[in-house]
Amino acid sequence: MNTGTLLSNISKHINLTLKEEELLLSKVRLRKFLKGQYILQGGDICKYINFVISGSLKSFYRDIEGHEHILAFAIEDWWIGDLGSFTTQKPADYTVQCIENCELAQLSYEDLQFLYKEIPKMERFFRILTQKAYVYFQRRIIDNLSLTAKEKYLNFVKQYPQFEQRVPQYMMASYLGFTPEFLSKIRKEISFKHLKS
Amino acid sequence: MNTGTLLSNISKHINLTLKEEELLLSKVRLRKFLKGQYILQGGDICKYINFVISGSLKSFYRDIEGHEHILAFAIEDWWIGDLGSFTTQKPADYTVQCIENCELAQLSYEDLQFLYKEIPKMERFFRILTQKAYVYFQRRIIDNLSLTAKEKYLNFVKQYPQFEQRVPQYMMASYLGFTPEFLSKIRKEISFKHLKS
DNA sequence: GAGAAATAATAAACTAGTTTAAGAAATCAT
DNA sequence: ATGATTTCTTAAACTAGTTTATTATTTCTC
Repeated sequence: MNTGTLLSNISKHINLTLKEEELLLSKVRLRKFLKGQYILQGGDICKYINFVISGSLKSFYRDIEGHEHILAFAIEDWWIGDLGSFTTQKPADYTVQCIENCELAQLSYEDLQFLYKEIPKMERFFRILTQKAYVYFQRRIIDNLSLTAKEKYLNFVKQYPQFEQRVPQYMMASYLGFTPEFLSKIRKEISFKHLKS
Repeated sequence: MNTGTLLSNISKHINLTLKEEELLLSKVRLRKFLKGQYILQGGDICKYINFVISGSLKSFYRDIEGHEHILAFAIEDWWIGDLGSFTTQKPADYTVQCIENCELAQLSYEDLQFLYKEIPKMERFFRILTQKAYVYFQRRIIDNLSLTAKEKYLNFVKQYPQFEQRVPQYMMASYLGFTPEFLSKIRKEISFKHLKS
């Protein structure tokens, strides 16, 4: 499995020496998962933060009636997990599951604490990562508040064209906050407009 | 103005020596603002991250039609600003405005970078702060996806009972993502149920 | 403390989004 | 390849939430 993408992902924000890279990689756990497999089950403690080498995943909340509400997707070069559970080591609110077969680079909580001590720059890296995720979720709340359903959909496919190909529509509907039937209706309207112009 | 709340807020996550506290306070800018005053205007660069000593504020996104969409409220012992703009020093997406008269402790971007160097623990503090905010926004997305309007409202007043007293209803409606008229309707229904039981 | 301005309530007509149900298309397993 | 399962589409009836307009209430200002 290729750890190059992990190192280049980290080097976007901090510079590691060769020694530091080696130390980091010595702590990384490389694992393969099959489509449909659970990486984390809601209620369990999130032991690993996951970097996606290949494949795609979703994190979701399962409500009292058992319905899934998708919080995020992840593909190559993204991180995924329940950061709240990971940092507090308390039971997770969210479940993480593979949409496609996946190769992940996992860092355990203990190993990350060790790395924070040995390579303090890593703390900076995860601060920046968290900040970016924070900004993204803030934006999503605003989009939810200010856009129409059609705009939300167009906004999503424009921003994440990769997902449209790889993620089933009913999952996109869940992520966007509407029923699959309604998403289908929206897509129909859009394609009609396209034909006219 | 009392900087005690600021220090005790920080001491929730990291321990500062007296010297470090002094250094921090020497960089803090204490300022008073009147109800209605803008702390940050969307489009400007967020120069300060703000700790609320007293008063209340809102941060919101103003859409193309000029409508406000409230992202967050802040009262005593909370931090507020446009973290995305602050950390990147690029134009802000959001506007921050006082709901009541406010006393704020402000830290400028430059001073915070200086403090990160002099007191590396501060980096840890802001990482934890960001992580908490991140978890909060994640939760808000899930609540938006999984709760009914009535549940969203009850959830909000239960979680933030302080706000119900101090924030006008039309702002709460904006925060929750519905019209003031609809919030009024919901409140009426709930009070009827209350009378019956 | 009176008048003006801002906020909140009510209600009727409307629209966006859901539900239910059925059939079509795509994907999966053998 | 074929049947079975999963995903997607369509449409009609329905419900949640908005719009518009009017009145009541509270808060601000002088």
